[in-house]
Amino acid sequence: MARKPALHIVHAEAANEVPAATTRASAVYERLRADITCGALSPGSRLRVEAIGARYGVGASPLREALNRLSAEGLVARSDQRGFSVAPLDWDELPLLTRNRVQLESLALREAIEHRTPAWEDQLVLLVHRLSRTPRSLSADHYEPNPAWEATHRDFHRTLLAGCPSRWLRGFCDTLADAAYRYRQVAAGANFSTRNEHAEHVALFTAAIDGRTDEAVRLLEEHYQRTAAFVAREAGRVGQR
Amino acid sequence: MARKPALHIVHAEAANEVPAATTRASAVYERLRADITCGALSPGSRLRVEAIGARYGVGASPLREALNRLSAEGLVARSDQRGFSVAPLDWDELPLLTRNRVQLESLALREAIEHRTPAWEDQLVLLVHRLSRTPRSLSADHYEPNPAWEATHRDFHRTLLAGCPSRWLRGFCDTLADAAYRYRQVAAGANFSTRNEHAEHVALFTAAIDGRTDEAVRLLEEHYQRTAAFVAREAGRVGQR
DNA sequence: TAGAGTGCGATTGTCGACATTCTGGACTCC
DNA sequence: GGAGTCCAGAATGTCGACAATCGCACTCTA
Repeated sequence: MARKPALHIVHAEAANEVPAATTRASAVYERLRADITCGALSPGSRLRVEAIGARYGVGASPLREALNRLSAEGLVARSDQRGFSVAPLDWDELPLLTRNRVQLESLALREAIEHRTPAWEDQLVLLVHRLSRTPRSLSADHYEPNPAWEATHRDFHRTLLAGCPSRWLRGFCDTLADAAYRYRQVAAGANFSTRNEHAEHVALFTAAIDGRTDEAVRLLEEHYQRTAAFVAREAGRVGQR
Repeated sequence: MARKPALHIVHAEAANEVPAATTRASAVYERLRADITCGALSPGSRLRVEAIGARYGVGASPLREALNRLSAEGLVARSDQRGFSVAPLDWDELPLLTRNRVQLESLALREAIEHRTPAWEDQLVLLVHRLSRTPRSLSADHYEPNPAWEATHRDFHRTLLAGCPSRWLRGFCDTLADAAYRYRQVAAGANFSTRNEHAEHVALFTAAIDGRTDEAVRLLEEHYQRTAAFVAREAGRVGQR
């Protein structure tokens, strides 16, 4: 649950500093998590310990630990005596997921705005700036995900909620964000989003640091609903993969 | 996260049928979870794999798997290279926890009531009946937790939310319920609660199956706030342990 | 030909041993 | 006297091998 503890960690990640996992289990946990969320490991595919262990160059014990942690997080499915597999994506669940995300992040955002501090505003300013300077796609012709943008984008949304005093709520929002991100990654790739995402981020950011709580919550909801609609449309186009 | 999948599982647990873990890791996971939530393992105490392994009669590997799952759930704290320990209880967090519980369970309860079915009502009728027939304490003189009552009570609250279509929300509510339960267990034991808990349960149950959503949510909030107040008072009395 | 029973191969789950890392205490130095 | 350093003991993390279990294909029977 409470995966990443505090605010300075977010900052460290924003600077693309690898968490430097001290143990192999943690290292392979990070890599597996990344590969699952970014879609490199397709949903539903089985995770045979031997094969995956060879792929990442670790033994069975650390790999098993990582898989167990991920299974408790909901990113991998575990079945006693039947091993692990990447948690499947159920496209019928996307509207519900979006709805839950809006509900929980609204709660968190309200509290974050209520507890806002200058340091928090500074962080957001920084991230919005970076977001404006980082290209959405690595290629100009077709859409090719830019890891730097993805990381900054994630940091932006997490930092928005960082002021929420409840570590539970923050953790739940993280979990939902990871789940939603997987849908987005699978659905993306077909073509660019035509809407102006950055404008939405700026508007949300401005409302948040100005303390216009209700407006910020409304913008957050619209932001997520638009993304969900786009993802659902793309998913339908490619046959729900 | 989504720990227990579906409704019939709840029923199975209600009948006190042990989940019959097929693997040692799962078995020790269940036992550890029970011992942590009921307070047999005191918060903050270290969990040395060797000692705990000897206590439960399992090797290091299954135990480590169980500990990893529990750490992802927040019941166990894990520190790379420094082992595991029972997640500590921070009494300052209790009000926040209660608040989050009310917030999330209100969302879930609204949806559960909206999607109510005859089968759901039957389940609740059954559980309320059982709750009325099961003594709160095993002893009449002093308070001695009755495992049967605890299990039924838990089932009652879980079943209340079982109709909520979001497995995420249900999972989050479970997590918070486990966390709250730990506070309750540590604080209890001093003396009986003087309030009429069963009346609260009946009122909540009645409002729920009658579809009086707002009233049910209000009763749920009062129920939790009263419990939290009682627990906090008891905790203060015993010096915050 | 459909269905149930059976055996083999593959995979998971578990154990014991070893390398690595941390903790606590005594020691030394300023 | 206090702070920093180092060392021994203990605990953790990892590896390789073994046993238990499952899925699948094959066979046999009605």
